[in-house]
Amino acid sequence: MGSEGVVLPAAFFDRPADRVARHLLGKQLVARTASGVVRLPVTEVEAYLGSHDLACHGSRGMTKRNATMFGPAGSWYVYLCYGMHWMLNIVTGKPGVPAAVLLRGAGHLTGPGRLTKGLGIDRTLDGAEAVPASGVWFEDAGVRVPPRQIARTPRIGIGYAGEWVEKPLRFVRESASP
DNA sequence: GCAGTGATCATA
DNA sequence: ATGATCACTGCC
Repeated sequence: MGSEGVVLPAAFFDRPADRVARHLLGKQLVARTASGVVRLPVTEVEAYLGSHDLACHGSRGMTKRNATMFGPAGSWYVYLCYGMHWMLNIVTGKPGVPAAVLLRGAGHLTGPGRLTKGLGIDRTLDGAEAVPASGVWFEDAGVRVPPRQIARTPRIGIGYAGEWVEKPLRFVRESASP
C-alpha cells in the first residue's frame, strides 16, 4: 500500500549512520519501476560508521568502487557483491567521511540482493541523489516505530571486521507483540 | 551445507 | 597480469 508522504531531505541523512539507520525504520522506500511507483516500508538496515569501522568499505581508503561513500549525505552508494547482487546504501554524514546505511529489507522484499532485484536497481543509480528525479527516494508517511519494536543485532556477513563484528549496528523492525 | 558469479583491488 | 576476496542467494 502506501500513500504519498513527505520526501526526506538530504539533511535527514547528515547525522551518524547508526542514528540514520534507526530512524529509517518505518519510512517508505519509494522507487519508480517499470510497473509504476512502489512504496515499501523499511524493515531492516545496517549502519557503516566511517573509516574507523573495520566492516566499512571506506576503512581501507577511497577506491573507485567506494568513492560515492565519501560524498555528501543523501546520495546512493550501489555496488555489486558476489558477482550478482546489487547492494543499495544511502550515504550519511559529512563529505569526506565514508559512512552509509545498507538497506536489507523493505515491505515484502527481504535480503539486500532481493531488494534491489525487486526494484530494478543497479549501478546506474550509484552516486545519484535520493530524490524523485533519480527514481529512488524516501518518504515519511508519519509512522512512528516505537523502540520496543526495534531489535538490534550484529551486522551480517562481515566476519573479517575484527572487534567490529559484534557491534549491534543492524536494526530490524519486528511486528508488534500482544 | 556449499557452489555460483564476476567486478574489484592488492600484489607483482 | 594474476589471484583472493566478497555487506548474498538458492539449491543440495
